[in-house]
Amino acid sequence: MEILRAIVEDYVATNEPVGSKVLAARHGLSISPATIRNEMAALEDEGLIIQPHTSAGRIPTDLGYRVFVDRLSTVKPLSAPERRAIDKFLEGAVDLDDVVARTVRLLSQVTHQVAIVQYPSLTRSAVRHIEVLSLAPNRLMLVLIADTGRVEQRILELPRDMEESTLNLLRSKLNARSVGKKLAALPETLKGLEEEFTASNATNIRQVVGVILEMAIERSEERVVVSGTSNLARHAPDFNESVHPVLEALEEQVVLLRLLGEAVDEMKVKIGHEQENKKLHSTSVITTGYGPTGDAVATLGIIGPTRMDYPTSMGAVSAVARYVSRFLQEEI
Amino acid sequence: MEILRAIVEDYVATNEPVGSKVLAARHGLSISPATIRNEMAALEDEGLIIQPHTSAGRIPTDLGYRVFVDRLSTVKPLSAPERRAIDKFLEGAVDLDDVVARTVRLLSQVTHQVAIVQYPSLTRSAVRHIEVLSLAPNRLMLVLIADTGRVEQRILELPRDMEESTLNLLRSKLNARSVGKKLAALPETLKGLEEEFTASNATNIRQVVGVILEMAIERSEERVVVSGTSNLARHAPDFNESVHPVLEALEEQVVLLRLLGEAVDEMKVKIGHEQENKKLHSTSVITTGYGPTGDAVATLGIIGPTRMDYPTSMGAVSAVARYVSRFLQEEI
DNA sequence: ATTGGCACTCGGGCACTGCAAGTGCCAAGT
DNA sequence: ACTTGGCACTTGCAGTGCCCGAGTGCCAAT
Repeated sequence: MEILRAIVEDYVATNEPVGSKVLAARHGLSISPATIRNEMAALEDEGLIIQPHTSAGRIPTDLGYRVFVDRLSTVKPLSAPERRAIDKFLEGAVDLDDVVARTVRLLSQVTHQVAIVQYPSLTRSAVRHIEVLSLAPNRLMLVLIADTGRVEQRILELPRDMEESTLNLLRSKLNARSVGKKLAALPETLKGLEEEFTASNATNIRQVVGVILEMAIERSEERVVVSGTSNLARHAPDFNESVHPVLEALEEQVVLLRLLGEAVDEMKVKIGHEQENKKLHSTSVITTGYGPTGDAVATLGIIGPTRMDYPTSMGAVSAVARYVSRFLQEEI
Repeated sequence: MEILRAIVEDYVATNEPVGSKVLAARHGLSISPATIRNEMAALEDEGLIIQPHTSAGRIPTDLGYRVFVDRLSTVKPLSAPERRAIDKFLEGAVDLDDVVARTVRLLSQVTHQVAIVQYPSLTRSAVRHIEVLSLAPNRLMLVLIADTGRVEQRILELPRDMEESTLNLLRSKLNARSVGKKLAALPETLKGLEEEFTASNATNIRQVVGVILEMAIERSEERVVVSGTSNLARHAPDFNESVHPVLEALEEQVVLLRLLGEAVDEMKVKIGHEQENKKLHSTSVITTGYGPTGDAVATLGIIGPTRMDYPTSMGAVSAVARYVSRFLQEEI
């Protein structure tokens, strides 16, 4: 195991297959190259390392990295200046868009990898306010404001005109019922609302409720922001063929969302072929949940070559998630 | 000139330096290779073409492309199916974010290049509604809705608590003054608003007005969306060194904004070294203005290798700009 | 279990060669 | 004055053969 760690660390640092001699020399292992060779043969039998060609050193396999991450490494905390930089970077954010934009940029700069940040999920957050504006007698604008600071808005064509008084009633009833409730609970919360209005208004109200539910659910967890793709090019030789498939994958929202997965608190690492998406077989992904309440309502993370400095990267991801969570809690 | 056109077209199609023989064979020129050689020598003297090494064919220089674009080519219109596809693609858009997102995606798919779209400028659009919400006695949320469908929102900490009645008064006065006015006119429009309130509220009101002006002006023309970066990798061999500097440049908002420049109606083409930014010396940019009123309020365009099919790309850029302008006019 | 020794393998760098593509120039033809 | 065919020349590139070094596996000894 000690040898596996040394191989991973050396290979990550040098990007060259590591042989028994240099391993004995460079690391403080007080054993001879021959012993290392024997152990290496064993590690290779277990599928943790391979040699790219017969007369070359060994490099870790995906499985090797897996073992390294699970059992041989500890997350490396950020340095004090780095932590200060994070604080500074987030400080000036003016709204949620801005926070997310700054976070993704920050994360890619700190890790020198591609950063991915999901917008805080609406369904797990709660309603702060629903605003109903009349643009014309038969045109409404609905604005849904969540306690994460996120705003959804939609314009709506009504089947028949709506009077000012009805509109006001609707606004107050909507807010009375839903403010403070989870977005996920909205279908339940708004059920039967039209019965509190006159029959002539019922279809209008149903329409409005329908749109609100759409805003709450359908477009919710949909938005993902990516930054630092130029880092891919810097690591280009690490990718089997070219960076093309990876860039392609990063452009598909669906892929990104699947990548980030369900928002959970603990940090997740997916290495190479552990990924379902074939285009990402030469990459690793580190993700973790974040959210203003301490519970994870969204996910952020990085994607880079499998040959990556896992301890440092994991430290950075976790630190950024912590800082942005705290920032969201305080500021929004 | 006929020969220069043939060289450009052939080189764009094959990505191989074009020699005198193939040129005589592939194109319908009824002249011998020897004549072409003589002419080529002349073109080279004028700096329109070069040979990468002594025993190779010729390729166009930036200047060669320039002449080709200015004098030898006509913009190639899209095919009918392509036009239908554009319509279809834009059809389902629900709000401005969505329109912009779809447009940039569309443009990158049609041209197979990197697409860049700037958000329609706020300062030229008008106020549809300003909403003021109380989150706590000393915390407000301001929402500014423009007639382009764009929404800006900001949370604001007040120096002292504000009463419900003051809030309502503020809301109605704000809207009475500003609805329908151009965002650019807001500083004028809201001037002296605090004088209509009691002295104890004046600082609060000033604060609110300040934030609204910020929302209207500072962040306005700032947002740019990029799509199709994977196309860079597809054209990778075209770029002098690697795609890295180009990707880097594309990540800097400032660079992108300078690239798009002032929104003007006519189409602009910048080829290779005509660009100020060194990182983009191996790329060409095609931009054009667009906007709901017919006047250009923002710019969109593509960026790709200098070796690009200019007539087709220019056709696509111009068509997409026309379609999205019309769509904005009708729908929003 | 560890170590030194040794024979073996194989990829990469280097020099060399031949080939094909393309040019420039010249002299002859229209 | 322009065009054309011919020819000698250049040069990158692919293919070949060769050597070297890094690294291995295995064995016998400690």
